[in-house]
Amino acid sequence: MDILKLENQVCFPVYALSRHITSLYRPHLEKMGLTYPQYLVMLVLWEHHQVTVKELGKKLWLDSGTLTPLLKRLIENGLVTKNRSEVDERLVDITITEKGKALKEQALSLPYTLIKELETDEEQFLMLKAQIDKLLEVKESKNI
Amino acid sequence: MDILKLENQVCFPVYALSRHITSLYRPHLEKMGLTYPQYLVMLVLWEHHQVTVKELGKKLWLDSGTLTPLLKRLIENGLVTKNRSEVDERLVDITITEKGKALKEQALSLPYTLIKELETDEEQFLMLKAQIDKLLEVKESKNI
DNA sequence: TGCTATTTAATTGTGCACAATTTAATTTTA
DNA sequence: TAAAATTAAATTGTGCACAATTAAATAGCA
Repeated sequence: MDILKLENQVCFPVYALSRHITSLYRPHLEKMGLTYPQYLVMLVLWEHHQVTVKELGKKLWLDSGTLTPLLKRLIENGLVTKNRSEVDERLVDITITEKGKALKEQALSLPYTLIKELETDEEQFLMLKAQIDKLLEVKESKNI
Repeated sequence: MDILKLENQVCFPVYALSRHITSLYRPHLEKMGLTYPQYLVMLVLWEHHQVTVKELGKKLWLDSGTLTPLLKRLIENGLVTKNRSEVDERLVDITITEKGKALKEQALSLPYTLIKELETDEEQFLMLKAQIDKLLEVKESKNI
């Protein structure tokens, strides 16, 4: 087997699937005025209400070079606000606004829509998640 | 279960794994003067020697907006050449150079290195590939 | 044959990703 | 406690991705 043949690659399908999923999300997120990475930030904020940029970066594995301009756009759209932490002025708190909270309603159906559009089922999807999570555990454990 | 919790997402791990894999490739590819998407183009050319931009786009699921500037950089690095097809002048042929072919030697060990760095084994890796390929089949079938 | 529709790349503009550096705040330690 | 080290976010610069538009070539058809 030629290990350098594109069809024998494993990393390429992961890369292709990631972009494919993003493209399936795009038309739905567009209606909400969000990009996929912005949606991930909103997922965190729907769950936690307020987080620091550092915590966001840890959860999403993104650095300030990506997050700072992304958050700037969320602020411009009125979905979040930004304040230097009073406890530690190195930290920046990101807080969800009422407008940001309201978006959650529209997002609730998204996961089901995506499973349907990928023409898969929840069981297969969860198996895939388990396999990928296992691969990511190694990285996670090295990041503590 | 809160389907909008980050930890319950399936699409996020795919996105995270894709970026993680790219970051594992990066230091190795850097020695070869390649980025990960450029490496994918080289994979195709190591296999096929000459392809059109259209064929590249179909294989890698990328459009000319991505490929044109990427190929420009491969040309500048002397790895490929570019010529309008004589048969159909809408098409552009990309041909690998001797310098480009020579790079293949350095790339041969990459897949094994990656499996090792992901701390997984070939069997688990192939299972993951099978699952992802299945999800991508749907898209593939719609693209014919 | 000539006109219309389609196809292919290139171009333009927006938004990530991420390396490397900078600035400011806090922690550690001599 | 003052200097050095570390940490967090912002900044700068490069390279994807991709939507939308443009320009040129070819195909299809009346």
